[in-house]
Amino acid sequence: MPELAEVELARRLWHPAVGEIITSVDTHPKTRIFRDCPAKLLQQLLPHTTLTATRAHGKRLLFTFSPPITNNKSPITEVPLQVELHLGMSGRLYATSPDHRAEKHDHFLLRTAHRTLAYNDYRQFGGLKLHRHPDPWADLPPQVLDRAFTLRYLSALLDHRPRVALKALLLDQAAFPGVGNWMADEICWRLAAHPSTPVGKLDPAALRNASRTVCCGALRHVADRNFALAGTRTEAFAPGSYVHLVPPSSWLFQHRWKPGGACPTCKKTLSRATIAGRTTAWCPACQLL
DNA sequence: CATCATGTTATAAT
DNA sequence: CATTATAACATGAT
Repeated sequence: MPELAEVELARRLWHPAVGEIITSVDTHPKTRIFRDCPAKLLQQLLPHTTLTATRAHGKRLLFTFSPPITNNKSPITEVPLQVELHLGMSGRLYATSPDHRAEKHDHFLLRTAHRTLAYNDYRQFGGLKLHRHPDPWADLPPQVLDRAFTLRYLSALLDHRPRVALKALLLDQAAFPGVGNWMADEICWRLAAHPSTPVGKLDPAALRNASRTVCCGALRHVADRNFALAGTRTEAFAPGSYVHLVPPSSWLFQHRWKPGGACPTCKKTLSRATIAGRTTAWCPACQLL
């Protein structure tokens, strides 16, 4: 599931609970998602806190829970609790009714008076982390759509490791946070560059344009449209009835996994191979080395 | 039964 | 040191 647009969608699905008090927490403690953050600890710390903020950065999610106001003395002592979430390969968040019963692979449920926030992940590659530091994300690199992702910044990245394959750099979360396997292929295709191209041979401006176009488009086609859908049909995101809008057929996305899939522009059959450790699809005619 | 999957990480090999 | 390859993780789809 989760590349930047799916992650942003997940954030938006939980975000309406901002301002609400957590009344109870359900966990399935044996699952792997609690490997870095014991379920017991969450059970102990989260009830009676208020969800006060939601953030997304690349494939990471951060939810802030503020302790109850203790009207009297001890003014500042209590630090907000920050729970970082990573959806791994198959994780997803959704929101349902307050009395929601855990479905298969629902591992973590947060209940408020108005809704249940659910974390579902059948492969359990995702996970949670607890932060106590006030700004645990202070050192994260700029995201592709941030102002700080300047041409100068990207050029420096390319100059720093000129022999790295384009696909490998795109998958590097320290360079292109939130870009995953399909977005990386999409960016290579839009750039008309073979995924194995050493990045030193690329035009930084063209790479910046292609990656920004794909990130923007992914947010529009996946996050915006699905969120609009969720506004009218919350249940569309429950495990049993998952509706999921994806990029249009003018994108490589729609063709890359189909056997005999063709390049949307030139109609040549796509090539496939493992590059930088992941199955990669590209057009042998449009994307030359 | 075998293979593959929108991800990360530890370890080994180059 | 930097980069790449491989396996592992747990489950489902084909």
